[in-house]
Amino acid sequence: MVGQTDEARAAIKEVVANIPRGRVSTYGAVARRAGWPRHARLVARILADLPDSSDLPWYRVVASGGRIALPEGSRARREQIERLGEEGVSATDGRVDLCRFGQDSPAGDMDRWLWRVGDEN
DNA sequence: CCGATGACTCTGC
DNA sequence: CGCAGAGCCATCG
Repeated sequence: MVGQTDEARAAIKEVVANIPRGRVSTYGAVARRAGWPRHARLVARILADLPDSSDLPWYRVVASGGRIALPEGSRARREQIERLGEEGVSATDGRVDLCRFGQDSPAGDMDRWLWRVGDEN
């Protein structure tokens, strides 16, 4: 008796698991890529319920426009920003530049090269 | 069934 | 840029 949402959950988790290191995606994009458009909120719910033991790169998921969705001052928010920074994704003013780090941004890699993002060199 | 609640998103002012 | 409104959707009481 596996409901639809269970399928959606599995699909969504996989999409999140596939966001490459150093890249980010958004709730809406994840939902759509998983085949469940208009389910951004479900994505958020799933990530919120993840056990600490989970391996899913939940921190690579941000809100539309690259904004960090987690409440300011929250522990999780700091952790997300820190973990992103560890893989070269800079979060300025609580938001990341999707043109450079968005999973679907073709300019991403070239930009990293131009700006030397993620490694002082 | 109804109303309230979110790690949401878009539009309009 | 910020704020309000409206849509959207699974959950919960």
